[in-house]
Amino acid sequence: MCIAQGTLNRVVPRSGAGDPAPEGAVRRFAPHTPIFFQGDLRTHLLVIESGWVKSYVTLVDGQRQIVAFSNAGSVLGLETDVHHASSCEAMTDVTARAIPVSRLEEVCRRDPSLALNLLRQVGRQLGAAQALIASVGAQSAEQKLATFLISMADLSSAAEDEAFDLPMRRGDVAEFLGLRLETVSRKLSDFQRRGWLHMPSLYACVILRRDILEDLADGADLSLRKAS
Amino acid sequence: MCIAQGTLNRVVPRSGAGDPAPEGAVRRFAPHTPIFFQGDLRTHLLVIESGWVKSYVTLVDGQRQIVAFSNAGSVLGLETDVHHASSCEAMTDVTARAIPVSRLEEVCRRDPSLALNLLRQVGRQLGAAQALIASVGAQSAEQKLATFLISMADLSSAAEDEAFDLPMRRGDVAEFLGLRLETVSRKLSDFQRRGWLHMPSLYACVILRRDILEDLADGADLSLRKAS
DNA sequence: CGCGCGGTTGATCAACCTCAACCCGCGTGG
DNA sequence: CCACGCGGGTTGAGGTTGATCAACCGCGCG
Repeated sequence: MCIAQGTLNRVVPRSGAGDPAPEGAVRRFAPHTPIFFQGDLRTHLLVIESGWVKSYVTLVDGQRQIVAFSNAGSVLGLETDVHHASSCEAMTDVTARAIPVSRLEEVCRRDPSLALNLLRQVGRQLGAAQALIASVGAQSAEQKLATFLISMADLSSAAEDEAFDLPMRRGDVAEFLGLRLETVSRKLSDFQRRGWLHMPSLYACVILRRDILEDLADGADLSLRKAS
Repeated sequence: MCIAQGTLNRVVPRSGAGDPAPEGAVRRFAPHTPIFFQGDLRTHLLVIESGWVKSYVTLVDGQRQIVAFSNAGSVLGLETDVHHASSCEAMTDVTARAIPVSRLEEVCRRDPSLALNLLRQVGRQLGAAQALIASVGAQSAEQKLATFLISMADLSSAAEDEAFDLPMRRGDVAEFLGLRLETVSRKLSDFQRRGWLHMPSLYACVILRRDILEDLADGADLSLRKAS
């Protein structure tokens, strides 16, 4: 695999040192509620404990680009100084721990392993961001979708050939991959028509031919490949 | 500006605490020499002290995507665990300090301000990566180029209406922005023809109409705007 | 002199976008 | 109960942007 670690933020396995963020108050967010907006003062870091969050940037001409889908373990708010550079919104029920930035330095000095955990986690997020750059910048629509679906499948705990969750709308996928939602819809239909995929509902997905999707993500030209 | 902090990694101002990486041996690299390759074991972190570095990912089908241009202050090697997820190459003469990953934990525990500096720096790099995602995913070719030129100009120490350095080839710009080099060449010619830009040499650039380039980067439709 | 590298320019083409119609499920209110 | 609107999704026709392929330029160098 070229895009070595996938385009999505992932859980960092619990280290022996324990919870990466024992500090801070727990906050809860309902689906589709904003967590903060681009331009807001950055008062807290948020360490996600459960649920899915999307982070996005909106250009002044109204175009939006999702820069990350994040789940448990990811840290929100490290990518900037005083104002948030992106907006964040809960996609599912979300719980997160808040660390006031005013106390970040103190807390890290007192507990160096927290600092190390944050560092490892944000490093991971940087890796995911770079993988997304590669996907968005260098892949075709079909390749992007294949890469994305494989990432989502790997991330989920569902077994091979079991349905996994796609907790985002078509438009979100499009804004994540730098496509239009019509293109996403079309290509998903194509994949199903060709028998590589089955979507029992709008937000659930089974990969039937992972081999083919992987070849596609890696750049094989499957234009001649027949259905099923 | 929407892409708040630009698409490029920037120098972090020296904090009172002093050099972000007083540890480690200095290493030097000549222009166009590789620093490490995608897949290599990650033995060291590198903190750039001077010069420009490009980090890129190559897909198995040979496509390449530059994921970052980095200069002094940036940290290389935090975005992954055991193997490097991208390749790095010196674009100019480069000096950098190497921190063995085996000693990272120990060093950070002994010197929490180093950990905090690394954290702030990698956060910045994450911000730059997200800005690049937004540019590559949501902007047209002209917008990408305008955004890029403004970022480079801001980054350089050159005064307004003075020439600044473009230390990369056309093809590098293209691989950074997710375009083909022909497109970059064409659009740069367009910009000059229209009088927004002057390039005294292949690797130097003067912005003549920053206002227009900014409007363009922000999504204004200048298709009707006449030359000069 | 000839060659290779980096860049520019032109002609053609296709991937993806745009705009629009339409479907379906659902909640609301007459 | 049904009509209606709305949000989200799918599908189709046609247009545009940027990719592709190819020729050509200028320069440095063996």
